[in-house]
Amino acid sequence: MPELPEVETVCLGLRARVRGFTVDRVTARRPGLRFPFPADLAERIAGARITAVRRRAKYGIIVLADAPAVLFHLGMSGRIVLEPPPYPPPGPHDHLALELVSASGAQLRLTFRDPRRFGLVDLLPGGADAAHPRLRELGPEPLDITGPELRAVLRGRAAPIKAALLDQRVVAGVGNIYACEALFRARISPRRRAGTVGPRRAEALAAGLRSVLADAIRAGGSTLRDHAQIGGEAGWFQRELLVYGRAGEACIACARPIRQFRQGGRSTFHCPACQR
DNA sequence: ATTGGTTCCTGCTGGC
DNA sequence: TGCCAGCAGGAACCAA
Repeated sequence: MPELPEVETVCLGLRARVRGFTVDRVTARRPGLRFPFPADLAERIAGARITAVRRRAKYGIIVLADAPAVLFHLGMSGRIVLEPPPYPPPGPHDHLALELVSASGAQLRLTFRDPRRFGLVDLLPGGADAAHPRLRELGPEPLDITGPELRAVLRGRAAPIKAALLDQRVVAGVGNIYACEALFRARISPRRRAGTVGPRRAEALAAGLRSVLADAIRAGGSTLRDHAQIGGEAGWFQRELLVYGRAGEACIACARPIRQFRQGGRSTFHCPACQR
């Protein structure tokens, strides 16, 4: 499940390998994913040179010179596969491919693969985040959020803090796994009303978010089912998860069992003794 | 306005 | 051992 660290890992891998390459050919094998691909996708980016790859929340952005940027979201099961020739035939879930060529003639094929098709590929005209409705509404990046910033976006909210962290308009890029982990690191109950997080807890939660996300990026993300780095390598942060997926196991702090319950249709993992 | 519930989709898992 | 129901979840959408 790609969250911020997984998308960051993918973007770092892409940046290192495709910057300077030119889009040679665009092949869509279906009309779209969650949303239709732009009708004129191929015409608008063909021939354009990749100048940068960046991330906003869980979105990746491939920046092109003199063309709209390519915006992508990996949804639940999406991954990006980058491979040199000879290109194997596309698999059943390889929905879109960009064939790239460098100035020296090197070739790479960039494939959007997404079995569950919760992902998205769109264009970002002008390259400015505000130009896209899905980016415009996003909250602050949690990777470098401060306690006061976090407290400000949580203020007045009656929803449980866990639900608030998953709301991309509150904080952008946190998903179910890292929400659980950050709350555990901060020793805050997932049931606590967001608005009751005061300065001390906000400081702890901001630190929990920053540290868990940075640690996960360092480990190449978490590979539970679907995530892979560019080139197919797994991420390893799932080994360092302290509560997510560990129902019944001993809490590392107090040795009492980690509990699981459903919150807004999502599984929440926590230690009822440590988290208040 | 905010919040909670439902839906999309396929692959994996667990219980029989 | 094999089958299949149920679960996994990001976020748009809808209803309250």
